[in-house]
Amino acid sequence: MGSLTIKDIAKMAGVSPTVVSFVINGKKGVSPATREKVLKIVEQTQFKPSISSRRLIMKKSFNIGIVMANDSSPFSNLFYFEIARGLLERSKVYGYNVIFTDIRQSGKDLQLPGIIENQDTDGIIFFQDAQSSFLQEIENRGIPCVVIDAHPDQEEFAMIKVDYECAARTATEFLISYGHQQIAFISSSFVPNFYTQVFNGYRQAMSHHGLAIPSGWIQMDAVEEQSAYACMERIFQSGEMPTAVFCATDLFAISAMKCARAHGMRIPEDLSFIGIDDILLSQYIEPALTTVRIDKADMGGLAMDMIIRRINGEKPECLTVASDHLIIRDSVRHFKEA
Amino acid sequence: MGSLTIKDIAKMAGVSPTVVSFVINGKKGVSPATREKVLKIVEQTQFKPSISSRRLIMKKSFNIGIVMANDSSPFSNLFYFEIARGLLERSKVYGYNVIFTDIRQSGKDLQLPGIIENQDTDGIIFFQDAQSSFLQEIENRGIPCVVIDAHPDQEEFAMIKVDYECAARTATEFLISYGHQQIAFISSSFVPNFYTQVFNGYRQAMSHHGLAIPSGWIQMDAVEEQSAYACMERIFQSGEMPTAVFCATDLFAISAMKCARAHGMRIPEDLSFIGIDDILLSQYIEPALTTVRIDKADMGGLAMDMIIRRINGEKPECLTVASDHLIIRDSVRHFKEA
DNA sequence: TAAGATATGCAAAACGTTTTGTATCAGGAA
DNA sequence: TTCCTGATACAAAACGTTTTGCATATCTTA
Repeated sequence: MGSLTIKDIAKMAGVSPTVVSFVINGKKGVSPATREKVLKIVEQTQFKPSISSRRLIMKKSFNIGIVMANDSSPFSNLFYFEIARGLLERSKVYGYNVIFTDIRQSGKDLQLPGIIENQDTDGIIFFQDAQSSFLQEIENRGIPCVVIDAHPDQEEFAMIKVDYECAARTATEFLISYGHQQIAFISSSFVPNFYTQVFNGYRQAMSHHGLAIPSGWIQMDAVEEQSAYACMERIFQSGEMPTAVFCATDLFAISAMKCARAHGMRIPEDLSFIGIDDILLSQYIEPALTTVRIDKADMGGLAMDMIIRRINGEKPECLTVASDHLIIRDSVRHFKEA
Repeated sequence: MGSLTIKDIAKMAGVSPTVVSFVINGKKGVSPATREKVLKIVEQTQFKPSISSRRLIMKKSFNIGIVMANDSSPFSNLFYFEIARGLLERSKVYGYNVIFTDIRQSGKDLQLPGIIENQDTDGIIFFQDAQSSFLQEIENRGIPCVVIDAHPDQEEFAMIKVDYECAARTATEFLISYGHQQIAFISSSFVPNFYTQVFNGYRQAMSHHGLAIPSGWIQMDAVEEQSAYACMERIFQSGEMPTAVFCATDLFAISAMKCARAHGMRIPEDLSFIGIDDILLSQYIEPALTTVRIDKADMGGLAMDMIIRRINGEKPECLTVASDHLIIRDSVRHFKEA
């Protein structure tokens, strides 16, 4: 209640508030003797300057806002919350608070989150693609943005990207290295650049090894789990059976596996599966899913670093994280061994 | 940048800042005519009062801190993740920010989170048990606390509790109703009150139906997944095989199922499993897990309501959420049917 | 009409910092 | 000495609200 103020400390130390402020913030212009004296009293009293006052006078909130779409499925959120963990960890280094919020769709256009309208954030990290106009509006207010896991239709903004083409190539190459030649493909075409990248990676690996892809094996209209199930169904109906299925996300793979099992297939003996992401879930299912890991916690830390740089006035930059880290579990049969 | 202030609005409306403040905050003492006039200008200019100023003058942060042990972060633990969602949702109603932080163990004693030392939070919600002395220290600073999913060794504080005894009874009764008589038990004894409750519920149901429990079927040293696996292993070695296993958490159940499968058991044909929690994962595994649902999002909302009440000066209260909601999936065999 | 009550409005203080501008003093160069 | 420079310290302004205390105008009641 009767909390100490900088004036109290000043009085105790027999100096002015200015000096105390300087000492606390490590600025120069105060003699070693007084510095020592003040420091001792600060130590004794456990004094911490009021952050509210600092916010007001410095016109900074010391908050970073995280905005995410509120319509995404629980598991895509889970993907993002792994990013959040890395982000939170790193935020402590900078002494910033992290505030989660989401975009509310009001009528036809988007509503700015409260923390932006209240000027309660120094920067925004987006967990998803955001409309360029929306980003621009926030940037126009002087609040820098960083977009995480974005797809490059908005080059002018600061972004943390994943090289999904590389991830897809890695996954496909792995299947081939295990002796697979008939490899089907399940993806979403919902996010244009994502699907282009993934498909390119897959196609490159296949053609590099001279492997054919019957058209029935290319299933691109998975949006959520149910549709990935349906994609797998269509592969069964295509007449030709693959020995492996490459799925653009782990969640797609998990659904497709369910379908395969419903058809009496054993995994991986009869049919192999590989995904991308390495979500928490993937190690728990049976068989545990082989996948290409996206280091989400790392992405979070990187995003934090980047938003701080932008707050400090640096230009937007674009970063791509590596995505070639195979996590080999039990869902892919090895033809060349045993 | 050159953001509008309440003085600007006052000037435009031809009134004093006081009036504008009154209008914005819906206080009485201003005539309908002026109110209308001011409101119009606020509307036109999209004016939002600076939250930093309000924080300073009102001595409130409009933040709620969430502290978790750093091993129970919602981002690593699915259970807490779901609570966090409910909490976030509800926080918007009250216009509070939610700030996640954790306890750092520095040396032998605990370090207060930064938001507390900086006086940057109006209340704290604890995920998981906290040391009473620690809670008391925070309360002493005038910051109210609410503990979520706590176990009643700290009755004097505000808490949201789960009736695990009821949940355990519900689960066990369900197994019995499906014709099971040999029911083993896997739990943790790590959190004393949790395990007491769960075990009591189990034992009550068993003895109520006159069912015996061989001592080899009571496995209480699961702490994490691996040890739940080991618990199951020990049940196999006990000589007598149960027809069903009741696990104190879904995660234990999932690990135990893995072990059972490694022993060539089919689930649920050869051995049935039931858990408590209904974490997201449980519906995705094969077979989908039958469990007793704890409504975690609801608990989050309740905790938010409670901390707001406490901030408004109300006395600590203790709330127990219902825990008898069976989610029947595919992991329990029905002996009495077909 | 007088006198009190009520409604409406404003000026100024307050919140606890950081920053700006100025004053004082010591030391060095001329 | 005198002048300049650099170091040290302080008083006061500033940040943008809410709150307090007071003034004026209007309404009621007798």
